[in-house]
Amino acid sequence: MVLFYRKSTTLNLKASRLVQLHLLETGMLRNDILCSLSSFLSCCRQDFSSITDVKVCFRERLRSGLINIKKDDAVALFHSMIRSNPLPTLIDFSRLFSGIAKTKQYDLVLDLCKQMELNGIAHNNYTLNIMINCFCKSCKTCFAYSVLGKVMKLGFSPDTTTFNTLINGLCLEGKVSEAVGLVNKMVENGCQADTVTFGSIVNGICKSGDTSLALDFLRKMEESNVKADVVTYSTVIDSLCRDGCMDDAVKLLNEMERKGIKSSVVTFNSLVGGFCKAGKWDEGAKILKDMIGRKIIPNVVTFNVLIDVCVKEGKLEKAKEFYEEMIMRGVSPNTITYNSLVDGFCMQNRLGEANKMLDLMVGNNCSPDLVTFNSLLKGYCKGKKVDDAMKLFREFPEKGLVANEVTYSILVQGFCQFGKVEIAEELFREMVSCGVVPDAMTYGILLDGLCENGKLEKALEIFKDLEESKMDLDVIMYTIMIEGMCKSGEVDDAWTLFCNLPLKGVKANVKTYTVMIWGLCKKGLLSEANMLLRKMEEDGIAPNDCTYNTLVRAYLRDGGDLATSAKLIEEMKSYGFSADASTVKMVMDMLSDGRLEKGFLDMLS
DNA sequence: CTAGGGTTAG
Repeated sequence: MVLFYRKSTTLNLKASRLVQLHLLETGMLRNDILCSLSSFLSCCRQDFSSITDVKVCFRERLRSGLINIKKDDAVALFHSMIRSNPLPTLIDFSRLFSGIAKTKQYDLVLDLCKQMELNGIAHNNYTLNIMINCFCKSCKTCFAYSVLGKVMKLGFSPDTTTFNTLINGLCLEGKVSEAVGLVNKMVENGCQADTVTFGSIVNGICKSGDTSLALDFLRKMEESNVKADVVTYSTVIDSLCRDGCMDDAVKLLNEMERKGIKSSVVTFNSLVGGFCKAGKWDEGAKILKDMIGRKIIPNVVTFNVLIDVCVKEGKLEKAKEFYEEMIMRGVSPNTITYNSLVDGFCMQNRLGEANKMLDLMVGNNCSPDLVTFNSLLKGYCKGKKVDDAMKLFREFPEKGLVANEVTYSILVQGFCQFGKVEIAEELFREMVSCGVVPDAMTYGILLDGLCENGKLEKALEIFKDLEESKMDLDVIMYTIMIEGMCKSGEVDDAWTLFCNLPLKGVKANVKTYTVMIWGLCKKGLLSEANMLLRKMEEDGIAPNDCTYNTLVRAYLRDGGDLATSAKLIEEMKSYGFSADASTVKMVMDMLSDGRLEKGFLDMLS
């Protein structure tokens, strides 16, 4: 290959390309390495080549694929194109822009588009569509609309792709009804809505969480002359898997196949993930086998799903086995793979191994990102090493990382749990002044931390502001406040808030009821707490093991009402729950100082 | 040369 390059006649370049293809097909060289190599050789050639050869150089690059092109490389390529004479065609620029867009560097694409214009090269419909797509993917549909304006002003006609891109952008932003409105506009403009149009909308509906509406839409699509394809089916199948409706998901898969639409690796990834997340490991393994049987090759996402499920279940050894298997099968791990593994070690307080995994990650050319470092911060906080966490956090700028609301949440939570609530508050202020917008979860963590550290007044103040703001407060936030009030001994206020939840349009869940039951018990109002247990059942909320254990311990405490606790334990066992560690410890303590008789322990098991 | 589906963190 090097020899062919050295004497770069057209024939030799063709020969070199054949060698490259051979290397790729035989798997002797990875595509990204090959790209770098041919780019290097091309550059060497430039030293003694004419301007025509420079043109061949970038054409060659654009054709040989820009897979995973890095920023510096892309910028250099762009500049070599701008400098060449005659100028490259807009098709060449489109190829470059779309290659960069595939790596999700949308800002870079938009920046280069601007530079292209400044160099006197005018857009066409294609490059403008790419710009619209970049704005849409960055959730800036308003700017995408202004590009649409430019399309019209320049005398181009927006085509189906232009509208589909915008419709998808609106759906990504959650503006599904606006997207549907644009479908009408599209038809008015003489463009046909197609499978992609409806696919985007079905996806938008799924993302809004309304799977049954998405199913209705799919049916309507089928009735009209727009046939749904594997992408649209997979979208709905994925939603069903997320909802845990695995039977319906499999039914839809079969229906799709009956219609002659072949499932893909994406379809199966959703199903494998769905079964494993539902704890149905056997079914997960079965579907994985089914997938391989259908000659659908598991890819990096398949393994990432499997690894992540194992990590979440605490099955780190099994996760590592899948990691080994993916490498054995020639599937390259990516940043997400390592992020799951790093997170797994952090969650189990195995920080040394987490850092070793980080080294392995870097060694395998996967760049750690904000998610990686956020996991490490969480690990340090969990391991009570808040100082190490802070040190790592302060290294973010030099690593080129910009902390987000997750980063601050982890730190705020860490410092609150460590009893250093002032530092947590300081961090919260820093977050706001850095322009990071706290969301409901960030506030929840702060309020919980304040309550936990005896700062109920402060928490109430913030909570009042939040209630008056536009932020959507959910049941979790109210539960945190009810718990905070109970912890601070303000059980009456907690009860008032609890009773007012329906007025605020918030539905209490099992955690809310359990927290309120705990508060009532704390105040010694045991029969009221017991009544609340009955009330929650009436309200259609099933008590869980935590609810029962809370009440059982309350009745046991102070040598209290042993008969009622025994009755509650029997009831709890009949629902398949058992005494938790705290309850068992309490019983053991009471046995040892004689407040309980031996028989009580037998009842627990 | 452009458009729709799957994986990670609080």
